[in-house]
Formats: sequence, C-alpha cells, structure tokens
Amino acid sequence: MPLEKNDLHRGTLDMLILKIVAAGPLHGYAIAQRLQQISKDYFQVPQGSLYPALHRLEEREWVEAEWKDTSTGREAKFYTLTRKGRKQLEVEVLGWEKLADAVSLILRTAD
Amino acid sequence: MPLEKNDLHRGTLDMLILKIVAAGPLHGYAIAQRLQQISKDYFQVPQGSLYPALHRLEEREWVEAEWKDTSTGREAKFYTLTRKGRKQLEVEVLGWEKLADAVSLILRTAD
DNA sequence: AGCGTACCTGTAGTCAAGCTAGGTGTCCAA
DNA sequence: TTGGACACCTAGCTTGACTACAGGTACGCT
Repeated sequence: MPLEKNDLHRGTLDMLILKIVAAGPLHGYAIAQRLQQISKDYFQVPQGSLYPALHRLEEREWVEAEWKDTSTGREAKFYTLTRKGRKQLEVEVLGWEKLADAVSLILRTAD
Repeated sequence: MPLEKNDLHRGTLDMLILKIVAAGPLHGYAIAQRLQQISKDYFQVPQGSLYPALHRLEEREWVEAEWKDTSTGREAKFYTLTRKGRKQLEVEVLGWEKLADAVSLILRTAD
C-alpha cells in the first residue's frame, strides 16, 4: 500500500537520458545523479530502470558506450550520443511538447 | 514498421478521462470524441484503450456507470465522477504539473 | 429490401517499460 | 572493520496501452 508511486511516465526516461548525454559523455551513475540534481530531486531513477534504459538506448544506437576512467580513478562506462541519438532526441522533445500542449488543452478547456 | 507511434504516455489517459467526466456525465464513446475534439485530433483513443481504462476507473471507484439513453435514443453507459474520483483527479493533475515542470527543467537546463 | 456507416460496447492476447529486489566489486573514511 | 558512496548488472513482476477481433443498433441511401 504505497502512499506514493513515482513511476516515471513511460517513454520520458529515454528522452531525459538522451538530453543529459547530449551535453557531453557521462557514465550511467552520473547520468542519474545529474537528472536528480537538475530536477531538484524530482527524478530519482532507480538502477533497475536506469541500466536497462541505457542498454536499450545503446541497442538502438542512440548512444555509444566506452569504458573509461572516472575522475576518481575508477572505471565506468561512458555513454556518448550518436548522430542517430541526436535525431531521436529532437523527435522525442517535439513529441513531448505536443503531448504537453494537448494535455494542457484538455486540462484548461474541458470544463 | 510504424512510421509513427502514438502511444499515450502511461497514466495520462486516466487523468484525461477523469477531467472530461468532471465536466458532466458522458458515455465512453462520447468521452473519446471529446478528447479528440478538444485536443484537435491529438488524442485518438482506440477502443481497446478506452474501455479497459473506463473499467479500471470504475473498479477503483473513481467513476460510476449507469445505463441511460443517449440523445439519439439509444442506450449507453454514462460515467459520473465520484468524490474519490474528484480527489484523484486533483492528485493526478498536480502530479502531471510537477512532472511537466521537472521535464521542462531538464530540457532547458541540461546543456 | 439491402447496404453501408456512424454509433456503442466489449474482450483476448501481446508488448514495452518501469519497478523491486537481489547480486558483484572497489575505494575510502570513521 | 564496517559502512557507505561509487559503479555496474539481471531476473522477474506489474501495469497499461495497443492490435485485432467480436457483437449489436439506428439511420439514410439507392
């Protein structure tokens, strides 16, 4: 009986990750941190959502992964946006904006 | 190979239906029509999404159903928002707004 | 009379995405 | 030496939106 369910709205996560990665290569853990930080703790992406999402994005060739050293000297998988990924990001942002507009219309107009 | 995928974002549909019904009792078919009309054809809710959603809402006691005559003289199931449903609508709208704000933050800030 | 179309409801089965819960291992500070 | 932050991963569940059906009524057109 959870009082709260966070459940990121479906499909949003991909866009957010792409957007974060668009600003420069980052490893998964850091991506989640940035999302949380920028969104002022709204997005707290569980690892069970994060890593499958990253693998999905990689499989679709929207990002590319490479093992590199982090600033703390350890290894981590850094993700870089591909050209395809940049295209996809545009599509998703546009889609999001249209959705948000449509929802907004309903919420404002429906009574 | 669909060029386009519409796929309503998860959970949005419930909110939209509640909002439409909040303006007064309507039957399922008419709800879908209103959504489409108000959103300028953005939302074209397939019946395989619509009816399961309505049954879900009814089961959760956010709406109540009653068979009545339509303006054209035929029978249809009219859905009315319950008190619980009104509460839920508030929750969902608030949730949506928070999500939209957070997404907007990411999209604006992330680079 | 027959035919199509809009109206109106419904279900079965599939699929995708996000979740919980578990696991591995490193490094550092208390 | 223990705990926590860092960093990765997977299995299995749940949920909701979809496709593709299926059924029925009323009306207008030819």
